[in-house]
Amino acid sequence: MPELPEVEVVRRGLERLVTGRTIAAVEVLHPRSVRRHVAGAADFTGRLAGLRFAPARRRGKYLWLPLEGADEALLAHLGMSGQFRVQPPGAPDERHLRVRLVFTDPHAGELRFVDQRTFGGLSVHAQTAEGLPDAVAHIARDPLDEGFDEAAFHGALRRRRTTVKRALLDQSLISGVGNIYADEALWRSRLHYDRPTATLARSRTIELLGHIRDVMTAALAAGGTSFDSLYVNVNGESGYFARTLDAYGREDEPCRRCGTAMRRSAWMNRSSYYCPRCQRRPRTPARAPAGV
DNA sequence: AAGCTCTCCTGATGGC
DNA sequence: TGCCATCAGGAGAGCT
Repeated sequence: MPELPEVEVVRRGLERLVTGRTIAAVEVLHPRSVRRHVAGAADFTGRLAGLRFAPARRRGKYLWLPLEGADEALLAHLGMSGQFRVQPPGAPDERHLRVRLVFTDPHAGELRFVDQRTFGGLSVHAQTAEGLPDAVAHIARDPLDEGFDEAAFHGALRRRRTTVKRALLDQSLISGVGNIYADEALWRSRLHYDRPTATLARSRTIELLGHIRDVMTAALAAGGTSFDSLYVNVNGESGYFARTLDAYGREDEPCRRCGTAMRRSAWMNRSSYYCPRCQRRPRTPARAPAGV
């Protein structure tokens, strides 16, 4: 379940291990992993061969490796279970190995994309004038990006007719937040997930953003977080969660603030964890009589 | 036309 | 023991 901090850990690993490496050959072992490359697997491998990686970049949960001299980039999304591994040539294939990139330097090893559930994937895209792969143009800046515009974000929340957790997961409004850190930040902010965004005072939005940044920064400091063996950082080490969660996964356990049993609600085909006392469900305003 | 629901996928887990 | 249902969830297609 990689969110911004986990993806950033992977980005740093890629930056360290594959920057300046030249791609000799690419092997696609599962077509679904390159489905976002609409021209197909053969075009994907052909575009990469012979090119050199510039330092990895990231926006939200997307990361990419610009290709030197090509105005294109190798874009990656880890989805639910995607991993990058740098392995020595000849290391046994992982069970869920999907794409292999072999470098010209035999000492550089291979870059492998491993992904059990195949929600993630790789693709090659032209870079826009802003230096983003075109497929990422609709993704908002993330809250750790110094160009993130708090006033614009608050304005968007006020205009939207939606609820706060939906907005946090909408990558076109704010990127990098997933289900886990959304629940954590909402708990810290004492906000119920169904709170209409149009009712948020500016100070509440600013406070919420502060908690999002705190949660993400702490996770990043812990080296990325994970709950199961699916997430492994670029070296193949398990990025196990080093700090405790306050909300996510704590159904029936006492709220760390008030002791009330935490609850889990089915929400958007997933779960929301919250404290029913600290995070009161907003009153649903009576609808105006119809037909007036 | 913005907002919401559905669907993709695999492995672990639990109930009967 | 074996079989089936359920759950995990990012993101985009598609519907209203």
